[in-house]
Amino acid sequence: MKTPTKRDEILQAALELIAEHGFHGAPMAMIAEKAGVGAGTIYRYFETKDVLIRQLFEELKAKIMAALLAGHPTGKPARERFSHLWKVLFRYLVANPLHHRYMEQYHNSPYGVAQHRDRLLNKPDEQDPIRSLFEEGIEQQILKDLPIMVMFSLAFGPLFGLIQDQLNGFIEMDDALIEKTVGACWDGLKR
Amino acid sequence: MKTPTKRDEILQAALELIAEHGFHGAPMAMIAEKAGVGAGTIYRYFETKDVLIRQLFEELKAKIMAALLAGHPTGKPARERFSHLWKVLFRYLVANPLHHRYMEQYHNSPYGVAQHRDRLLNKPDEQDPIRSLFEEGIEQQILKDLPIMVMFSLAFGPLFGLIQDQLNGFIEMDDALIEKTVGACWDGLKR
DNA sequence: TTAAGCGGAGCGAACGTTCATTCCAGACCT
DNA sequence: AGGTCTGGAATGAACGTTCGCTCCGCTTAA
Repeated sequence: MKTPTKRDEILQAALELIAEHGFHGAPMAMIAEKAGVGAGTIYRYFETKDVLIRQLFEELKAKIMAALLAGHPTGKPARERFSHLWKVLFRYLVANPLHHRYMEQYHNSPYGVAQHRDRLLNKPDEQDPIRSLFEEGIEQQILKDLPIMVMFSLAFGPLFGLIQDQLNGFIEMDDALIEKTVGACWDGLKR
Repeated sequence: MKTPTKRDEILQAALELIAEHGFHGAPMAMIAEKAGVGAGTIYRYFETKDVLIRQLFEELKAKIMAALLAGHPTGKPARERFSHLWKVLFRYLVANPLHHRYMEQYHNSPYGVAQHRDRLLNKPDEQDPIRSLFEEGIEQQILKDLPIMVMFSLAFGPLFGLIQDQLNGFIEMDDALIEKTVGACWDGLKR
């Protein structure tokens, strides 16, 4: 890691402020101050606040996807791949609470719906290990025959809720409990 | 239903605007206009915008809890009670999309965290059919022995995700699919 | 080798807009 | 009449964005 560029400093400051205080608790002036740049400088890198928010989302999404893909046991049984994906995602979000909180904020907002709509109606993301896991599993009759979207909610709905609880300090998920929880999610999915 | 009081009109207008456009897309002036009252009138009923937002949350929470309690098959087997709770909640939120969207907004916001913290640290809500269902089920070894909070996420995490998808028009959950999905959630929970 | 010129990055005061909240003149009861 | 309630203009604070200036590294000319 070299010295971050000003663009990076701005994105990082925006991430911290928005994740912690919401879109409205993060005025451009405050982002600028935290990033150590002038207010006008932000506009050299991002046309508007909206663009800044959207680009930050794209960067975080890419990082998360990279984490999911790294070390993915392609070719191994579905159960094992599922367990890996779930645990990697869980650990990533716990290790990067700001990422989680930002994504969460983004999702419940005008931005999020358009985003989600595009994700579904456009090409199905060539490299999506989750989707292909579900499709294979259904085809091989390992998994229940439910719409992909239902499968996704069954598998990861609990995850997002638990991340939130853990970040808020309401529960401490150790490795054993994570393992049991992955198992429970799988029980919901499997035929 | 009598003619609604001004207070009710204000709450209803706030619900519609906030659910649809977020906290920031719902200026007091707009709420006043939609409610058919003067801007100043709102302040006769609610000290600040924050108070209005919080009281609206409390009202919605009470309505949802009432729906959960109505017709609840107390004394029937855990599996049946679970199915009832899940379906009632699902149908309620689909039938009242504004309620769902408002609650969702509220939860991911400074308000939400404090709320959640209180809910846990204070008294456990004497009349909570969900919590008691889980506690009994675990004791009778019908359910997996997991923390209540994990049980809750396993059971209702998928529900909230699916509601969102349904409200956004990404999926259409008919009765058969709802039934299958409740079954899948139960499979995750049961021992 | 130096000096002048150039251009783009950076800054932050200033602008116009939007918002929550206040205030008070009138309307509406009793 | 006296008291309470109502509406919406007025207020002041906060925000996103703009703009003209400064600064600095590089090129060019002598």
